[in-house]
Amino acid sequence: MEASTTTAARSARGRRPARVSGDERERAILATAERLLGERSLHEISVDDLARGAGISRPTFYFYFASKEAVLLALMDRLVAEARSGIELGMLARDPRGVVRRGIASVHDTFREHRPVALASIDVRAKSPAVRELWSRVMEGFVDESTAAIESERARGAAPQGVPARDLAIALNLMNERVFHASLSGEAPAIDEDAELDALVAIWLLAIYGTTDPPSAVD
Amino acid sequence: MEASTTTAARSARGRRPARVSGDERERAILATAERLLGERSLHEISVDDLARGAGISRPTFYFYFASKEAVLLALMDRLVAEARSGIELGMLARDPRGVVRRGIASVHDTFREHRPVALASIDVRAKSPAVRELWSRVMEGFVDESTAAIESERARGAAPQGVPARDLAIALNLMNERVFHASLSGEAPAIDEDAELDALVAIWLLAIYGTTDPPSAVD
DNA sequence: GACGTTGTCAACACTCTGTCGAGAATTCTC
DNA sequence: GAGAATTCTCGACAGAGTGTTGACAACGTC
Repeated sequence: MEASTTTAARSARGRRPARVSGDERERAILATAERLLGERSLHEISVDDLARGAGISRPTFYFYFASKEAVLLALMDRLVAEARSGIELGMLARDPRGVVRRGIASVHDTFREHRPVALASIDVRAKSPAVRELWSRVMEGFVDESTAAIESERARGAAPQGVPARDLAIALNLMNERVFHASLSGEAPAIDEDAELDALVAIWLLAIYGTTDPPSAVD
Repeated sequence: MEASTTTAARSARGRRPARVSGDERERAILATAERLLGERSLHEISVDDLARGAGISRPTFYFYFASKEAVLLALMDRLVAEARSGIELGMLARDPRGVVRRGIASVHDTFREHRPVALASIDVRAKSPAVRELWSRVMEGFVDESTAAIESERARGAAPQGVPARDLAIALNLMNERVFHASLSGEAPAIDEDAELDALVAIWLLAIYGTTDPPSAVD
């Protein structure tokens, strides 16, 4: 796979480099990691597997990445960028139900699309401080946005006071993460993929508004 | 396959304790593991650490446990037994708010009391199928009870229809697990220990009843 | 006082990680 | 286009862990 031969757009001299370029090697490692993560956990993948998959020796692997966790981190960067993109909680008042649904669906879809990476990111958190920190930052971002949205809905009178907005936001976001992880990993008590979205949206709306049919702003 | 799989190399009771009995050694290993888990993760604890802590050599450790995961499994047995004991969802109709609160508080307290074990149990899930399965069974138990309670409240007319009871139960229980884990591990977005209970109880009540002040049965 | 059971450990075989240093390939500089 | 600088590559090493083997000691039992 990633048979290397073509299209580096590298040499204008028409001479094919006898050696594959560094960028290509790096990409090959990333691709190998993603492929292998679809089959087994990072814990069951050795640096040697990654190196061989990319057509290099183990020591050479270390020229590109400090560890296999570093590879996952690089893979996570992409995932994170994509997951963020679907959130637009600023518009919450306009169509609460729709905005909540689309926001949750966006993360849901992104995770589904990159299942191996999403799963590994969560699983490796326990072992790798760097992964833990990156994930932490991402969750923090989601929580901040959710908190602001809840507060604004309360200010507008559409949502009742109650649990501190930030606590509510944390619990709901952590719930999503855990529910996604459960269904993605196929573990024991998990919600069916098709029902997942409905359940999460309903809980968010009930927890924030006290009803699954909150009033939209009549501008 | 549900009998004590935890102590791999153990055999029949009835043996009279000798000088330094096997049971004592086993307890010493367990105690060492619990102590060490208060300082670092299972991943950072070697079998040698466990053996030395219990005053035996590494090979001897394997006489008592098949691996360090097996030690955690034994520790989990206690935790699980205790966590289960505080739940009495059968009485939900009598005092919804109080029962939910006491149920969540019970698990919360148990986890706090055995923080190292609770934390390790969740963290090691990713690596150890046996731990994953045990945890799975426990969650399944919580979910079954919650589902039955929700359905009974709906039948009684105290809780509205909506999301399938089981899906609701799964999401809420997974939320609790994740929120507890976050605050226990001191990770980034987490609810303050003192506010945790209020937040979770409120979300449970809102998700099930649509209000934080559900009606109790007026027998 | 032999006998099986329980308990013990030195030594071994193995897997995996991460590093070092010597050198090959490619690009830069004049 | 020769040499220097940079980028890349890997054989060989040093360690940390894991789990197993086989010999052997202590003890209760008959």
